[in-house]
Amino acid sequence: MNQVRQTKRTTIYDLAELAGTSASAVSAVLNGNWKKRRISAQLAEKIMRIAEEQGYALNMQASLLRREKSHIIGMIVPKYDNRYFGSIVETFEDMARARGLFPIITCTRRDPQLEVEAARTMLSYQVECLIATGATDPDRITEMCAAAGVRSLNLDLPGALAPSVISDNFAGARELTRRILKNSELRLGKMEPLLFIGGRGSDHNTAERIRGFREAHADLGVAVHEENILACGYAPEKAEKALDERALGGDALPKGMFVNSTISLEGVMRWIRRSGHLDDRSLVLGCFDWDPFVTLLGNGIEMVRQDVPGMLTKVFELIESGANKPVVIQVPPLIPEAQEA
Amino acid sequence: MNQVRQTKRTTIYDLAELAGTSASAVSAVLNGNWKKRRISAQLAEKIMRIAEEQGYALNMQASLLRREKSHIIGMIVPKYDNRYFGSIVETFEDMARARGLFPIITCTRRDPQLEVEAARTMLSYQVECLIATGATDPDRITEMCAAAGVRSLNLDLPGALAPSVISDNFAGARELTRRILKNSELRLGKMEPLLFIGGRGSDHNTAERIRGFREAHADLGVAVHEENILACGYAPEKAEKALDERALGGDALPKGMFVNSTISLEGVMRWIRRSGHLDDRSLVLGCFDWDPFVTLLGNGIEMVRQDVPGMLTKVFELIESGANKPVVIQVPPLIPEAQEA
DNA sequence: CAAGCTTGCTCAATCGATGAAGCAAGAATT
DNA sequence: AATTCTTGCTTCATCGATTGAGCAAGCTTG
Repeated sequence: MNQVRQTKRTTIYDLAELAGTSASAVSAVLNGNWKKRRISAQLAEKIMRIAEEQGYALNMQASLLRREKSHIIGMIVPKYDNRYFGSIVETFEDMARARGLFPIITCTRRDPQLEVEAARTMLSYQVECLIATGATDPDRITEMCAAAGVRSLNLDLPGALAPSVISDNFAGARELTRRILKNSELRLGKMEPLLFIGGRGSDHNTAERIRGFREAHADLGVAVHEENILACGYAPEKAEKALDERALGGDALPKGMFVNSTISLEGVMRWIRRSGHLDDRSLVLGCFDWDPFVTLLGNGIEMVRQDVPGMLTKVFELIESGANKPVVIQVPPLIPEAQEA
Repeated sequence: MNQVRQTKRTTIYDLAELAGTSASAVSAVLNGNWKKRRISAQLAEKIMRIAEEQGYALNMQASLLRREKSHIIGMIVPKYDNRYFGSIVETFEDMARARGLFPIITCTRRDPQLEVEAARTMLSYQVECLIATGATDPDRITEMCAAAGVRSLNLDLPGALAPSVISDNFAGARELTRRILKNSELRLGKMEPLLFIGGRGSDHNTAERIRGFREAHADLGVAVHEENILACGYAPEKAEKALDERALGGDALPKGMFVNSTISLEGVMRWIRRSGHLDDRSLVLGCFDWDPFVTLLGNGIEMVRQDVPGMLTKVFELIESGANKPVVIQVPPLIPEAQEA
């Protein structure tokens, strides 16, 4: 029934026996501080050779149980379905490894229950630090971590109890709005108020972006229409539905739109396509987030690209500095060269 | 200097002392088999209450060290920068959790060295099973796992030593090619041989896709031009460069193209845009892989969407069946409704 | 009422790696 | 020759959770 399968994995005791030495000598050699423990180079070499031959792999659980620090760093992330989070995860893994940490990441699908469970599991794995990315309830996670004596940080969405690293949503949105308005003027000959679509009105980032959106309108002397702010959620279907409803609502939809994420942009583009505006070059769009294909959509869509390496650099600086105060660090997003129309 | 920080994490011994009972009773209660161990409901409730109050979190390292099975399942994945791998990772996490397993995932950036290191680390964490997704050297990983008595599986790219679950690349590519050729006929009035671009000639998937590409041409009586097969790698820049070189190569580029991944498609679209073909509706494209924005690119680009849930279902079936033989299971990809031009 | 059963716990060994403390043999110093 | 130092190991307790074995008290049965 079963294939050939080693009954037991090789341990330092097996290696000690094979080398005719003690387990502690083996341990010292394999974890690299054999010089400190005064093991002869000869024995060290022998042990390393035997370990190699036997395909020995450390039992991390045993090692971690004994050691004081786990060197494990955890991250929870809402989704893997867009470039922003994908790049956060990839960069995080890289930077963690470069610092000798072992990253573990889990996706919580914007589900508060899952977030809490994931955090508890990470604590069980003795993470030294937990990064809550885009968490729906970051403070809950901070509290859990604090109770276990583990430090935590917020990324993308801020919390009140732990340090947070987020994009400068206000400035980014203001600049993006300004650009969309300027494009409107250029392409349509006039500056009309834009539609804001996507995101959750309750989340900090969306609120700040709406603030930037208003400010840019005010700066350019354009009135913002209240019914044109549709914080309908992130999912594409929600954006699509919100546009349907807004379109039924009487007066014509604005030609210019500020779309609050690439995910929402999917819904917006679907709506545009469905409602026959696909070739309507008079649509002037901007998106708070970046995706390579959006550039190629060819409607001259402006994008704001959040500075993922910059944000994670700040995250690791905070970790290394040991700071615990609930500051909010805002990282300016990158705004690529203006798109041609 | 230091913030208030709990010196020590709460253990079952602390809880035992608080409850006036033994550590083994606490352990039995908290891991749920207190009925089996004949602990009274009264004591169980008391212990659970105290554990709650103290914010107790299990030390997984200690627990795993003692137990026979870790319930950890590992996956290595090349990148997080496209929908295919993003969806693999998200679905994998979900399905693993649904089976009571703890998923750990790491990204190896198509770097053989990193793959090996990641595999070794996962073995140290006592994974029960390791899934090598799109690995450059899957057999190397299988060997490492076998030496540790750990089962392994290949996903996306097959290996010779462990069971593999992959897309039916041949059938998918044949159907995609057929569709592109039909679209050519429809839009250009004639069926001209296509250009194949992207992927590595050395990888199994690319080879199979090229085979399907040829077969579809043969079926429709179109000759394939050898210099039109550009397996130039996956990165966008490589596709862009390959097109540049091919364009210099004398005769005109084909109007129809089979692009071997969304990542390569980025490069192709960039090239198209740069070379002024962006509004050229005579271009007829197809892409082996799916991205929501590609639909919206509006050139009627055909896509093949790999059946990620189907593939992972097979993966878990293999795991549960305990099969170890190096079979290759091919999962038919999904081909969405034909795109309008 | 003695023997046996049930209930509800506790004891102690164990998982594998680590590192402080200790020990034996040889080298160096007085 | 006696003392101290150095080298190169080994011994053993430990990390926290798990679990087989065991034990005491109460209950049942003949």
